Amino acid sequence: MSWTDERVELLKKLWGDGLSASQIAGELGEVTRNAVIGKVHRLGLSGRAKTAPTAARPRKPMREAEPRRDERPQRPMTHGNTALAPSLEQMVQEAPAPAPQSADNVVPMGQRCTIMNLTESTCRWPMGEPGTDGFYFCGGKTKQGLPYCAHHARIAYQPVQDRRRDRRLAYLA
DNA sequence: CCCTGATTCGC
DNA sequence: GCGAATCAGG
Repeated sequence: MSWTDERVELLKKLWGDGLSASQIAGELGEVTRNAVIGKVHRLGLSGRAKTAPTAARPRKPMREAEPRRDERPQRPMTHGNTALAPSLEQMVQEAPAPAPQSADNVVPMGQRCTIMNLTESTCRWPMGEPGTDGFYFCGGKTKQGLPYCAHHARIAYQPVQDRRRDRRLAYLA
């Protein structure tokens, strides 16, 4: 497959919409994100409004001097939190994971999902007792292809992690 | 480790 | 022109 006019148009559109290169590659199919990035550059439309709608990059300060507002927060914030809940994720790493669906029913109301609200990008981790009133799905933003958010994905895939996550994009579809 | 875009360079 | 490999970064 090559860069037909149609594919280039779609690329421009999606790139303009702020989708990441990998997302666009997934949309187009049969190309890698590298191909997309390479094409984007050759087309000369690299720069764009920062912050993709979905994945990482909550912000990119790009400022030279520190505002030095007040004291730094206690959390070191080691790496860029690409998911949704930075401090939460850190807590997960530092503390032993609690029971999957019992203990931590601490999902923001606005994030919770029912079977109706679930989408491709909402965490399907069940919360509470299925069939009962308090049952709902996590609803967080999923970690790329996975059905769960970063938090629940860690829990879900903890015991058996030997299996390589199939990282290939769409070019084998 | 997950991800992001940027760049290089052989094809 | 193309894109894998690599680089730099959150």
